[in-house]
Amino acid sequence: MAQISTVDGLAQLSFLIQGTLERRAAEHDVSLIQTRLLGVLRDRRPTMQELARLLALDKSSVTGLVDRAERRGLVTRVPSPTDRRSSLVELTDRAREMAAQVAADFETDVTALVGLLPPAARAELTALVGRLLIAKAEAEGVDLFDTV
Amino acid sequence: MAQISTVDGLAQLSFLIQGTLERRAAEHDVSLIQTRLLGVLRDRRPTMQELARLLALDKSSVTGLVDRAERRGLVTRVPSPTDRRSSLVELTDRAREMAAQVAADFETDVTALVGLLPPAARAELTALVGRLLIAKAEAEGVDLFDTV
DNA sequence: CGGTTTAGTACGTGACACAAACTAAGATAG
DNA sequence: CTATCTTAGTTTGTGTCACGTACTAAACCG
Repeated sequence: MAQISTVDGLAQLSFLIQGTLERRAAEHDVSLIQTRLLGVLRDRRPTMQELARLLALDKSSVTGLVDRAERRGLVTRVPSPTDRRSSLVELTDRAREMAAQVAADFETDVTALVGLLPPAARAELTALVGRLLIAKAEAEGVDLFDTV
Repeated sequence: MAQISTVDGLAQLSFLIQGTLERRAAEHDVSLIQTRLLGVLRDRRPTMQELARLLALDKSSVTGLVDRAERRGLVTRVPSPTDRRSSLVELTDRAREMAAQVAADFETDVTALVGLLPPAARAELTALVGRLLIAKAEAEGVDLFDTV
């Protein structure tokens, strides 16, 4: 079999991982972006605009995203105590449970995937991916945050 | 800084890679899925249903996807010589050039990303990702294919 | 105050994905 | 050879998602 290039390999791996997450999310009737929203909200209670930055979306997109999530009882808008124009978005208990379940299911899949490698290689991969992400975050001066 | 788990690391990395590809594709006014379509067609001339399998989409979704791509002059439907119900989808020359350009741009970004690691670590990462994908393909009896 | 910026929403448009119903053509059984 | 079944693909209708533009209301600033 031909050698897989770095670029093709990472591209294929990313499609694989995303597909896995998407399938697991779909089992709970949520989309990838809704899952990302829940993931971001697990340890935050941001304003709409902070959410837009975190998800790299236009603020008008976030309005719709949060509307749909709120309609499904996944998030609530809480008026900001300091700025009457602003609302804080927070998870409902139900969504918190669901996010945890999706994350656990996803973890099962990823664990199985990397379990195809022998333990030493697996540990090496984890370490390298971690190093790469840290290097990237430092290069950009950007915080890492949970995505799932 | 806290250690990044395998699952979180791979999830974050996949979002990073996908975001990179999406931005590069957007520079050429194509979406991620359109780019994937072009990538799949680079070395294939599949039927609609084969395309549905390759992209893991419903056949009715593929109709729309190919419709939009055809309207933009990116692909053409060629009648199958052996089955009058069926058409083969193929890239136009223009789309082939564009796909190559997007792939090249994407490669620049990914190369820069992994360039944050020292050469030995970079080579190790590439090798591990390759091993993982091959192991996955073998475990599923599925062909690897170009995604970009 | 008046003018400007900021937070968020409303509206219109287009891409995308699916399911269900449909048409046409190929395959198969009798 | 027809009657039936299956397969390939499209059509139609619904919902999600993302964006840009225009708008309202509140905050800020001089």
